[in-house]
Amino acid sequence: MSPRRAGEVHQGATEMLVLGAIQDQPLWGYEIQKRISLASSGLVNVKVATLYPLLHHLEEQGLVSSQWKTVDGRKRRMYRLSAKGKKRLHGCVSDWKRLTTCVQSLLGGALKSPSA
Amino acid sequence: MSPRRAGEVHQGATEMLVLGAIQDQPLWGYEIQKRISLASSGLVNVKVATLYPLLHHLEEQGLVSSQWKTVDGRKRRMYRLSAKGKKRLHGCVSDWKRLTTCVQSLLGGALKSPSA
DNA sequence: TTGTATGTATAGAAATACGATATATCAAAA
DNA sequence: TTTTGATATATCGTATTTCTATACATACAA
Repeated sequence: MSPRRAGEVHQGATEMLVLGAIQDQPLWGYEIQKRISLASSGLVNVKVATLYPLLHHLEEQGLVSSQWKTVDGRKRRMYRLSAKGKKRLHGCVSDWKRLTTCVQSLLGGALKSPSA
Repeated sequence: MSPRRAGEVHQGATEMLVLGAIQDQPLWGYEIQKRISLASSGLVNVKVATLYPLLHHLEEQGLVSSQWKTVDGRKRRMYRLSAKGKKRLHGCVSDWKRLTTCVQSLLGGALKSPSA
């Protein structure tokens, strides 16, 4: 029943990015995908076969809620972050920070450009 | 034959941490585990069932080389980072940076303490 | 009408990580 | 001396995460 496993290292970065993308406003899958891609200059690309099942799973857990809407002549399934989802996002961010700390501590040197 | 998949998001953080741990000197599994734990104040714990198969896999790929040694009355399998491994580490760090950029761009607000 | 972008979806497979368990050695305590 | 705890490596079976490939439908522009 625990949210995620205890010692996991990869920290569900995708989940965090998806939850983060809708923290300020509801969005639909395709737009979430594009925003993540844009935010990383096209270098982080969440695949649809990752994204849609993940959104369904997040909804099952009550972290997001969805609603079909037609906007600009387009049918879209809009996802909104729930209160529970906000808590989860904060948890993800907390995990992310500790992982970042660990990476910086272990890779201090390698974190600079590998030009030398 | 490509090193890792193209758009992956979780970025093999464990692999990066393990390679990073031996970038300055050869180490053995148990010590690598402890250093990662220490570097994260005990919050990131790579399990042995993750670590040893990963080390074997890294060696199969030629990213590390190993050698049994007896030090301080202890038999240890020492792992050393190869030239190929150094390149891979730089690649991991590069991926990590782009993920960090993406996270900061998408989660700017949420990255501050969730006190409010 | 034909292609391109938008939009959601899943089957099957690969990669990643873990819980539990096993084995063995060394040092110190009981 | 036996037993306990830390050190040290290993793997089976499983759960989770993510991907490739494919599918289908709509809107718009060439």
